[in-house]
Amino acid sequence: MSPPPLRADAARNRERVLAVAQEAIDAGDASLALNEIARRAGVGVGTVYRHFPTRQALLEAVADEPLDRLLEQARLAEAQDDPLTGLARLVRAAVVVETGNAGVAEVLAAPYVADAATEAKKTELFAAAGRVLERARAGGAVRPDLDVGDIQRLVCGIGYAARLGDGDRDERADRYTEMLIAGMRP
Amino acid sequence: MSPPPLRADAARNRERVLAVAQEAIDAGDASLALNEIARRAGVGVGTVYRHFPTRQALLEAVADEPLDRLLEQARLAEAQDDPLTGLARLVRAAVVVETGNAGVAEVLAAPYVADAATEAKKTELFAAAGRVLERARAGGAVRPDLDVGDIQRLVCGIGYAARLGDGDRDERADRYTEMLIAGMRP
Amino acid sequence: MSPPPLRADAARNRERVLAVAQEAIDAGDASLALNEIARRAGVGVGTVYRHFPTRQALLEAVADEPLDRLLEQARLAEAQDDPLTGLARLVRAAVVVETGNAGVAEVLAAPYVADAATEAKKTELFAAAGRVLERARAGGAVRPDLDVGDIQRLVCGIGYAARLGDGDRDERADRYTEMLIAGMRP
Amino acid sequence: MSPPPLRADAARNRERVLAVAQEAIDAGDASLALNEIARRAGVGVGTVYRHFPTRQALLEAVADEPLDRLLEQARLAEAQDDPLTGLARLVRAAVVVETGNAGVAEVLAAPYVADAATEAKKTELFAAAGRVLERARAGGAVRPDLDVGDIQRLVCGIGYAARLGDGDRDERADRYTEMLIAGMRP
DNA sequence: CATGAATGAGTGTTCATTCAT
DNA sequence: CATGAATGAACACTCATTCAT
Repeated sequence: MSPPPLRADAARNRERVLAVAQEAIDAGDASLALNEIARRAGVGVGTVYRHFPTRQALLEAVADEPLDRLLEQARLAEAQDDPLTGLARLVRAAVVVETGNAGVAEVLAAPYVADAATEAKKTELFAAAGRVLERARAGGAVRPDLDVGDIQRLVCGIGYAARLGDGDRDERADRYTEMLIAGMRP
Repeated sequence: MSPPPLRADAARNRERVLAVAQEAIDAGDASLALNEIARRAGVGVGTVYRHFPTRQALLEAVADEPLDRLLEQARLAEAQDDPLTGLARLVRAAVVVETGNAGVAEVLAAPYVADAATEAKKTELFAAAGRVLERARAGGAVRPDLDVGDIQRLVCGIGYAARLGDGDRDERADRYTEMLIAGMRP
Repeated sequence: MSPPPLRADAARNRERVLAVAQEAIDAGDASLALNEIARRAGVGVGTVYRHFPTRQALLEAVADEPLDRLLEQARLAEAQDDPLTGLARLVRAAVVVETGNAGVAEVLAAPYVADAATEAKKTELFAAAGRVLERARAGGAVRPDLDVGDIQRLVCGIGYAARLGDGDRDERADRYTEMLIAGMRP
Repeated sequence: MSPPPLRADAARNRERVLAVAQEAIDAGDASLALNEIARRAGVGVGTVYRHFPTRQALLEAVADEPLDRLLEQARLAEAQDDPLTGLARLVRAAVVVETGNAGVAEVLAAPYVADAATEAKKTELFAAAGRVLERARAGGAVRPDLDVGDIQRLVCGIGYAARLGDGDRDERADRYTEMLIAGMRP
């Protein structure tokens, strides 16, 4: 089910490339030119292509670990007694992740994604979010016209908003999330 | 103060290019390849460059008329008796404009723009928004920690959210705006 | 019907590129790497692409003028009283052209060709060859099992044979053609 | 004088690679991308390189067995009473082999080959062909201006002709060979 | 010996921008 | 002013070959 473990040197190269890609994304360069990534990582282009055949694959690999963290939060959100608290927790976690990582933001905003494992994670995340939302809606804690697609879009939108401009993005992420949650009330 | 009026044929070319660029933006192609714009407009590339020296200039020219409409709305918002109603009106107008036009969205989200006239309009718009916001804040109608930069970012974020995915964007723009206004309450 | 005449400089560039391509082909390098052609011709890559979007287009352009000469020979062959003499004339002309120009050889050997004008010339050439062959066959001057496809293949094969190795290719082309014509007798 | 026998697994790998290469050549893919060959043969690229250091070496190895068959035919041709019949037999055998195997065709058309054993076989083949040709020429059965290089070139040319296009290549090989033999008469 | 990851030169192709006509 | 040919940097992608494991 899982791929064979990488050779030590291959794993090291893979990590280097991922790190450089993460840096590039953090620096706001979403173009991810594979030549440039290779140069900065100190590996040949071919090596980048071997590990990540497309820009999309690289992007999704960068998003993989944050997605896992987000899934963990989704599980905690589901375990929460109060549905609105759970929803708030999930939304906050998603916005925080997106604010700190434009790569995840792109993956979460995309309608579909190339890598099957990533797609599965997205599906699972949305499913969990759907369940949390449904509980909140059933208890009358949020507007009845909200669906899970709205949550996805609003989270992406708030993350986008928090990333705009200089200043303290995390502080903004918190405030905007608070406002979003408040705005969801019926 | 204003540039000399264009020759008739020059003006016609300018309009053609603008129309084609607007179409391209509406179609979601924000790349604005100037060669392609020129081809579709039936003019030479050089002509496009003469009128719009940079991609930014073209983008801002396309945003010019929607910006004017938005400024008009800002004036109406200022004239409103109830400050929160005024703010809501302005936010709604901005989100609607952005939702229908990714070009304006980019111009509004940018920290600064190339064209002086466009910059002036943005400044005026933000000033008006600032006044409306200040009135609302003074009356305790909105959270005291909101500043005009937050409004700018949130409007852009909500517009971004409404544009994500298929379906009825305008309907989403309305609902999301409603939620945003509600979330602004203290 | 004909394309607009090229600007003087454009025509000069086109000719340079063609000349360099012809040289490369003559030197036995059929790869026609467009970057390399551009470098040798002293023009930008983009210029080569503008004139010849594909390697195939360049190849066919190089073959254009020899094809015209061949068509002229085909007309003379048709005008010949004796059908076998006509056929011999045509075959000889084709082999000579192919021997001196591997580009034409490739175009003539290909099942179909990208450029419509080139395709038309090939079609016309084969039609003329077909008529000459038919007359010869009807007169019992050649084997009845020969069709125009055989002529095409054999001419290409003999051209290929004459180009193999060093030495006097034209001398070989003549002798081999003579043998081919002799071998066609019933 | 001969290399040490291969280990059983090495021999098996060698055969697999050869088989795959033969398939690729038969399928008309003369590019012989060694990575691809390795993948199809289920071995690592390194293994292919160990056995066949260059593309040429692989090609010649593939040609080895057909060359042996051809040599056998050359011996039979020399044993033939009638020199022209012998020559015809040899030519026919060579064309048949070439028509069915573009790899041998390339080896036979090349001015020299990398592997010493292959070179020796080619030399022996040409020597035998030379003796057969000489007898025929001495008897006045063929044109006096034919030398063994011509035979090599013409055989390759006829093989090339027979391979051009779809249809029954073997049938064409027969007819073209017949014509070639006829054309060789003084 | 076998493996396959790594390399990087080479090639194809696009496109923003300039400038001769 | 308008045109569009020319430019060349930038990027995508491939593949023959080497070498650490």
